[in-house]
Amino acid sequence: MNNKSEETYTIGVKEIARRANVSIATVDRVLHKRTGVAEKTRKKIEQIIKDINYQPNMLASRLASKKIYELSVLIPQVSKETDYWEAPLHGVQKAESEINKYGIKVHTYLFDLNSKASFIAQTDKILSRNIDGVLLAPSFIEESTHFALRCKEKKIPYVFINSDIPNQDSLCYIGPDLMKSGYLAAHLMNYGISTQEKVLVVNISKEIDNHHHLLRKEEGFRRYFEDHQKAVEIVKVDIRHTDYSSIEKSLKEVFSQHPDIRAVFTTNSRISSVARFVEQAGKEKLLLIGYDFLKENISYLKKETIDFLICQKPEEQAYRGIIALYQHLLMASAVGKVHYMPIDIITKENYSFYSN
Amino acid sequence: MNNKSEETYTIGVKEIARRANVSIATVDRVLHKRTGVAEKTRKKIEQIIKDINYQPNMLASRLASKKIYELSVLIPQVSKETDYWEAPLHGVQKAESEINKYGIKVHTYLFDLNSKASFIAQTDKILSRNIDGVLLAPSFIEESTHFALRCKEKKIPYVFINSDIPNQDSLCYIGPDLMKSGYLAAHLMNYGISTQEKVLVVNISKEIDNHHHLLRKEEGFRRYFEDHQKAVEIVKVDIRHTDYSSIEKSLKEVFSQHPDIRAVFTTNSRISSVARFVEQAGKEKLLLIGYDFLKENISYLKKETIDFLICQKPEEQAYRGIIALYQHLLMASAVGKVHYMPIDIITKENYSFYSN
DNA sequence: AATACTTTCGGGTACGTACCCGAAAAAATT
DNA sequence: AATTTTTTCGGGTACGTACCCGAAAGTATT
Repeated sequence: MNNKSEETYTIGVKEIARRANVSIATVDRVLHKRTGVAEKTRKKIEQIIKDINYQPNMLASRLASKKIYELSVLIPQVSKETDYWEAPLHGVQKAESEINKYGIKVHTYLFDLNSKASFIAQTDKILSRNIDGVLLAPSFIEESTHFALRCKEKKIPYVFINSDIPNQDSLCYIGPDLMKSGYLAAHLMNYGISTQEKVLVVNISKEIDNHHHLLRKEEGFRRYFEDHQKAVEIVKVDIRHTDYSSIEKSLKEVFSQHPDIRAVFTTNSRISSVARFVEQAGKEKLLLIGYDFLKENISYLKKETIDFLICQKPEEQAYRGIIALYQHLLMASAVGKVHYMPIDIITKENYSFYSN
Repeated sequence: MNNKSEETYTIGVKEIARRANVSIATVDRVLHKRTGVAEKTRKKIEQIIKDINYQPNMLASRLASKKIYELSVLIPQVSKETDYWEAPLHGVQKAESEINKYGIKVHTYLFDLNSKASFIAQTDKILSRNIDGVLLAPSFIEESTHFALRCKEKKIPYVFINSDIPNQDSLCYIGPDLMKSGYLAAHLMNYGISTQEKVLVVNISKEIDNHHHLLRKEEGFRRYFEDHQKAVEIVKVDIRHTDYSSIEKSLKEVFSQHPDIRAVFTTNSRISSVARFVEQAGKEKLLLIGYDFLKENISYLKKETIDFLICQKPEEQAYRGIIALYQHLLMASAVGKVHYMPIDIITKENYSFYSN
């Protein structure tokens, strides 16, 4: 219907070659900083390129090039304790299947959330390969920062998902606003309790560093009550083991000390363990708020043991992370620094409509 | 370095042609539902296409095709009253200059925020052309809904920016969470006032329909105080004229009736008019909160007449809207339904670091 | 059965860039 | 001055798809 040639006269290597009175191949050599061009011609061509502000046609470039961009994904493995990371994995796979035909290849590396060592081992493995981009869940702050630095040195772009480490020159962060989600949790909780009542914050995570992200949620949670001068007593417990019996033990202790706790905020998906405990302990109804759309959590949501789940589209996070890298590498198109995901509130009533 | 052919054997029209024992051209005819193919061969080819789940290579397709995708942008014109829409316009232009070489063309249509008629006239103009996608600021609810319906009929994807009309089957919405931003405004205000004090909400907009979006901010604003059981008295004034003298008149009236107002929340960028009034009236310091990074607003921010501006990256909204359409049309890649922009708080201290 | 017309199809070129291969030119070595 | 070596460069093909043009096959008309 429309004819391109009528409209825009696209200016490409051919035109540059014509103006410089050389062949396309020579222009190409200059563009790719390859050797085999006399200094004089190089200068001349570079000047023309600058003059006309040449922008390569990425479509043609990708089509002709045999180069394959290799992306690495580093996220926690799915464990028996939580299958949260299944969703991001799906997002990665979905993105890959969409773009692999354009010369993108994704390698997935999994680490154990309970082991910094496994994280480090995987980063080493990634860096030993020749990689063009990284998608990363920076669960361990220090190690991730170090990894990011090494990537920066090698000029490898990296994207954070799920939790952010600000000011790390990442290409972007795609995920929740942790503070806000904690704040929201408090807000929800506030509907169910009255002043002077006791609430419990539970952080469950083996590695202390990993804890840091949970703390940001906790911070938001506390901030809410401060902001609203609500005299709520917040009891807090850190549980450093993720197996149920350890959790049970810790919770038993807390509740014996504070039998008047009325609500529990669990800063990650381990809320199901808390729910299990609450059920088994046969306690009166507590208000439970936690994270993530996991089968086990949903089952407790159905039974109304859990009241709210906060969820932030884990699948889409990873999907968009990969796409962002693709965009960046192939289209050289600017990518927004931060992509906060909507903070979704899942209840018994709406869970069946939720899509990750 | 890497060689594609080693790895993935891409399966394309050529392979289909080989299997069907026809030429590439015939396969192409089937793919594009063109005429000139015997029913029998068509069936056969369609079967093969389905069997191998053929996915066309968009890069090659776009490169070879002469088709130009025409996008229309419909946003308010920059008026003497507010230059807010300059930023989105820049975003559009930036996006266009990035992707025009891939066969995307953008036509910008501007309407008068004070005239529904102008909006309708422009939508008609847009629909009379053969358009492949629309970026739209749905300032007038009813008219926009109607326009969206007509686009849907024609299977033209459309993206909302700046304000959303949910459940309208838009490709996506990119912009602020209006309610939350009002909520935030209340939150900020809450720091500066004590209980029992009076605050003023000002909606300034000629067209009542346009008002609707302002109301969502107001709703968020009120919600905050409800949520926190703050006994704040909220006075409200709707101003249906955007010239300063009308605003002045209305405000004078309000303040004479309520001389004890301590803070003002203006639900859009017209906050500068309020600031001007406050200065001229020589009132004691009021807490002023409004919207948008405009020159005039900033000047009042510097003088501390305005305390906070809430801003949501108007340029990036439009930029990302265009890119989303491009993605959708060319890459057939899924686009997230909602892209909420960060809610940025601009103060005297940080405004110089802000980027739209 | 010859002609005209319609339908069906394939060859081939183009899109803009990447990159191979070999030729020409320049420089270095005899 | 003849040669080898090195540097510089251009022709040409490929990427996967779109689409033009003309040929072959089929159908209708005399």
